[in-house]
Formats: sequence, structure tokens, C-alpha cells
Amino acid sequence: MNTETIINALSNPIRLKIIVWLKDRSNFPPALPEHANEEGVCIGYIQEKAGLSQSTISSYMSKLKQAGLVDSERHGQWTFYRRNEAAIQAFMDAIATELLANKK
Amino acid sequence: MNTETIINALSNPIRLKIIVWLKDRSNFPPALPEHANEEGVCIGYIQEKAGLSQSTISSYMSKLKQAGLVDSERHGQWTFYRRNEAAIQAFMDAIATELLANKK
DNA sequence: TTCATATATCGAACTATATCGATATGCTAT
DNA sequence: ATAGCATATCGATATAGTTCGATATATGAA
Repeated sequence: MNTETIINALSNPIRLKIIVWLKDRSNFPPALPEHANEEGVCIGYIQEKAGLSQSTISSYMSKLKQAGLVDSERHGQWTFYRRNEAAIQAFMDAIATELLANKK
Repeated sequence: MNTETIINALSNPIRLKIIVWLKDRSNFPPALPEHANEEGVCIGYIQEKAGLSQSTISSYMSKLKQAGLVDSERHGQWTFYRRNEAAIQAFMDAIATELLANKK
């Protein structure tokens, strides 16, 4: 994904927080027993933590996904979101190369 | 300066480009002889390169300055802008710590 | 099939950002 | 003083982003 799209996705404070929260599963309530072996966090928990409406968080998550920062997987009625670590790392490398004077 | 303000300043593609352009003085026309020992680039050159109106670039530069990404110095009727390398580096460190899973 | 739950999409209202031209300020030279 | 530049600020308009509630879709259970 391109740098500009990603910066845009991260330029909203709640979306940025979501990416940070997702670093650590313990930022959210424990998964239900039947989801014990799913990776990621269901969107309901993210919504609850963010304190915004369900529709807002749904569209935020799809924006983060479009930017490549998260992946999602649907299991039954739940959608689980998790960070795309490789994409995040690649973005950090790209932005560092672009911005820092001593690089490139 | 805080991370959120900086991300916002960088979330405009022209502002981001300006910061990148300022890495290398040769992205701009040579300084006038009487400005030979000024650091930075006068805003007129930045405007010319960006191709936006003078007022737009002026406010972009003041936004970048407020975010701490550039410093400015006025000499006579000219204002010279240059990158604040320390601030840019500090921002990169902060955002890497915040975003990357293996940090902090 | 019908109901409840989780998530997604739609439409609207409000706020913020981008961007311009016009005007103001400040400096330099005449 | 005044005229001419470089830059800054102001006011306006258009576009984009935020955020919500309402509605749609998909799934699982009764």
C-alpha cells in the first residue's frame, strides 16, 4: 500500500490508537471460549474501547484494512481484526527513508 | 511537539513533499548571491516548486513550523525555511516506538 | 421460518481542510 | 514619503473527513 494512504489512515487519532491497542491483546476483554484460537480482536471489543458508534468503527476498520495496516477474518457473525505486522514495518521503513536526511 | 500534530501536518501530500524537498537544497534554484550564507530556502522557491498559490504555501509552512518540523528565519523581506532535523528524528523515533510491535 | 446478534453500508449533519484571490504588513530602495 | 517586492493574514468557497442513527446483510439458534 502507498505511504500517503497509510499516513491518511493514521492521521485520525482514534484509528492510530486502534493500531496501537492491537499490539497487545490484553487491551481488550478476553476472547469468548469458542474464539479462543482466533487471531485478532472482534470489532465489537474495539468499538467498546473506542467509545464511538458501531458504524463509525466499522468504517474506520475498513479504512485501516484498505491501507493494509490490518487484516480481517470473518468467523460466523464475528469479524476479527489483527495488525499486519509486515505492512506496518514496511511503512515505517518507507517513511524513514523518505523523511530522514541521512537515508537514501 | 506531539505526534498527532505532526502526523496531521504530514498528512497533506504537498506538505510531505516540502519536507522531503528540503532534504536537498539542490531541489530549488540556487540562492541569490546576497543569501549565499543563509541556511534554508526562501518560501518563494518552495511556492514555485509546489505550484500552489503564495497564500496556500505560506499557511502550509506555518503549519509545518507549528508542528516543529521546520524552523524559519527572516532576513529582510525574505523568510528562509529549513528542516528541524532533531525534531524529525524525534518524531520518527516516537512513531516507531508507538507503532511497532517489537518496541516498548 | 423467525428472531436475535454481529457487522456492514447508507444518508445526513457538522466540522475541518484545501485552496484561492484580495488585502495587509514589513522591508528596501528611490 | 512612496513604490515595489516578499511574505503573512483574511475571507470565501469547495471538497473531504467525522460521526451518528437507521437500515441492510449475514449468521446462528429456537
